[in-house]
Amino acid sequence: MKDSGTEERILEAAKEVFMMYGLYGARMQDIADKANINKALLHYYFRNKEKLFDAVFDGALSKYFEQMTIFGETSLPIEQRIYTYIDGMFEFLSEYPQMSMFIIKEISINPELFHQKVASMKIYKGPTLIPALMESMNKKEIPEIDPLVFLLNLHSLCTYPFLASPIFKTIVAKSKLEWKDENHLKIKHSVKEFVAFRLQKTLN
Amino acid sequence: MKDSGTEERILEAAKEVFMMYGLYGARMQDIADKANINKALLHYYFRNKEKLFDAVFDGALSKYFEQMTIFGETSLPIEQRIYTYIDGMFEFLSEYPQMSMFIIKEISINPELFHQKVASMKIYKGPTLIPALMESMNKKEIPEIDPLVFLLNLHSLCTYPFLASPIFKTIVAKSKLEWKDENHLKIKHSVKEFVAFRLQKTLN
DNA sequence: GTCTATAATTTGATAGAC
DNA sequence: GTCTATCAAATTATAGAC
Repeated sequence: MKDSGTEERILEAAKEVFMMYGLYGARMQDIADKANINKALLHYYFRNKEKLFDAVFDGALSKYFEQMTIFGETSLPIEQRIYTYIDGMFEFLSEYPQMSMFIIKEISINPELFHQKVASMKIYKGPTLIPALMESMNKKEIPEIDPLVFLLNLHSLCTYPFLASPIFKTIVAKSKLEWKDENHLKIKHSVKEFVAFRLQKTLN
Repeated sequence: MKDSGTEERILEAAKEVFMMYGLYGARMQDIADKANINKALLHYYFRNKEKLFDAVFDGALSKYFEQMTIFGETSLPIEQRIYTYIDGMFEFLSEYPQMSMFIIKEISINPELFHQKVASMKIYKGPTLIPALMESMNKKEIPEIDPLVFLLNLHSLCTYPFLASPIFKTIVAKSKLEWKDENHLKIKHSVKEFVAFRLQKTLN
């Protein structure tokens, strides 16, 4: 937690609590405690709970979408661009392991909210990956694949390990194996191998 | 919702509400409404909120673990057994799309609870897949792979599509594409292709 | 801006009639 | 077993001093 202005400290604390418990499960008292202030100040800065939540959710959403558009240079071969994308995803998810779950969860509770938010995002035009894949297919650089299925596979392989890490560690322990942190590197590598396989490229 | 005894109706309603909002976010009133009874009856049947939650969570957990142990016959080749596993996963996740998220979420809030529950499950010895993979590697039927990474990849590819479906539909709409339900079949197929690739087998 | 004290509302839980 | 009415506790929100 950054040791900055009060407003930022509140947002930081609110992020933690809302991401863990959701809009309805979160408690203003918890947020105040985490920010080392009292409840009254929360209302001074953000009028009410919903407004505070909106601030957190908006921040999460734009960070998330911002990340999803980071993609290697157009001049590079498609597989290289995707490797860059994967590296970015892993970095992002390591820093904010709860964010994708938070977004998914809140959207499933209130789909309307999301539609409005995304519709109003003029910058975001959808996954950059899709048109890039299609172009490569047209140029016969890669085999014919379903771009949506590929995109979903890719996101699955990157995102789920972070989502499931609490449950997975326990399950693994049951098999008398252990979960090492360096496994994240292995997983990332396996994702790239998957991409190379799908696009019929070789990976170093 | 089954039109059965009151207790069962309560459990059904509680499952829906708890899965959506979690322990702290769920409201007893909502559960009562969904079950078409009043709050007092909830307490008559399940003393308090936590006990009701436990009943729901226990049910979810055992159903989940039960599914995770369904695996093709030992006599079959390993890839066939995994294909069976995948079919089972997709069927299960179609029926209970929210369950894995629910379990993951509640565990990340209260890891202790989970450890106890899993530790007390004497039936469950960990993923059946791991020892089976190791045996096949010993017999040189499949190449050397990291069984944990493989298991995680597999779960990622199967589970995430269901988790992310609310967000994914919106994202896809942004690219002027559309999400068809038959895509689930394509996804399942792509998972099997992934398995075949990893195990160096051919898929019909 | 920040605090304490308190109001207002929501929510979990109980009492008691039927 | 099921309901209405009500209590007690928790939780959001506000008032007002500093």
